[in-house]
Amino acid sequence: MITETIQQRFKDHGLKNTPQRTAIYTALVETTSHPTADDLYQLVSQDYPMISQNTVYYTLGVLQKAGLIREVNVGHDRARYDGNLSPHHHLICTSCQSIVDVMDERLNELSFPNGIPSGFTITDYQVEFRGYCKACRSKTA
Amino acid sequence: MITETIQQRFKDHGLKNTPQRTAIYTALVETTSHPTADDLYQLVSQDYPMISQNTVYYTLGVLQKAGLIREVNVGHDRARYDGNLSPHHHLICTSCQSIVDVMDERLNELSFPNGIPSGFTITDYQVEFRGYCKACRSKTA
DNA sequence: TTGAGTGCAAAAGCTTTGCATTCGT
DNA sequence: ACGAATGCAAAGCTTTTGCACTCAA
Repeated sequence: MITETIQQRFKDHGLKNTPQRTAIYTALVETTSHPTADDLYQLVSQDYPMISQNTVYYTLGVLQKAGLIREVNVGHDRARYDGNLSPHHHLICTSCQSIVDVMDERLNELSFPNGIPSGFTITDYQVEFRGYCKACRSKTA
Repeated sequence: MITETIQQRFKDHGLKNTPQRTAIYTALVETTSHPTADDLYQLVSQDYPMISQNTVYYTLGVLQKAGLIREVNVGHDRARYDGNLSPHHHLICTSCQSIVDVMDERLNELSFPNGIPSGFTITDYQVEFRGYCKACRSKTA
């Protein structure tokens, strides 16, 4: 990702352009591992040793409100973040909690369901597949 | 739900039959509101004022491991529980976090996706619809 | 009788809040 | 210069853990 693009995106959403913010967002866009806030804190700390956890949490909140990133829920324990905004779904290993992107186009064309309460407006949806990854399956076997 | 059925289910899974456990499970099966652990604690406390939060958490863990209940994730904040085991999906209000069951049969017949990592075994999936319920929509409007 | 289940309390873990300082615009 | 963003610390909230007692089987 080109830095100028990021700076433009921040500008478009009225967000100030700080090194920490750029680092956090860049890390999130460049990975597919769906890191936690602490994962990002550890990662960005390598380049910005003075960064605080607060900044990471605050920044993630701001980016989420701006619609630049999304939160993925795999359990109630801690939040996982996703910088990939293109429509996609997730495959989650029940054992190690790893999240893999599922890009199957057919899943983006589901029709809205029957029998929903009147007045409820659906904005989007996501399919969450559950199972066991190769590594975890061989451990158990 | 008939109490005898519950006692049989507990027995089948090697779970002891206590009043607290029965109360928690019954409450969960009889509601469609997908309550939190604390919601259940408050509810069951009405009949069993001495019940501890620990018992609620412990019991929910046991029931989940036994496969009698499921956890629903709507955010990273706290866990929501579902006593309805028949295959269904969820509709979540982004504003008030309420969860509504979606029983559309067509959603139970999705084919497994393309492009998943080799060795990954899918066990099940769920579709999570997001939107705004009637009440929250009129508040914003 | 025996150990799973319960209750009380303390601890742990993730996230939020308060506040003074810094820095982008 | 103004206010958003940052950093440090403390507080908050949900969940887990430790431990002794109780009760279902």
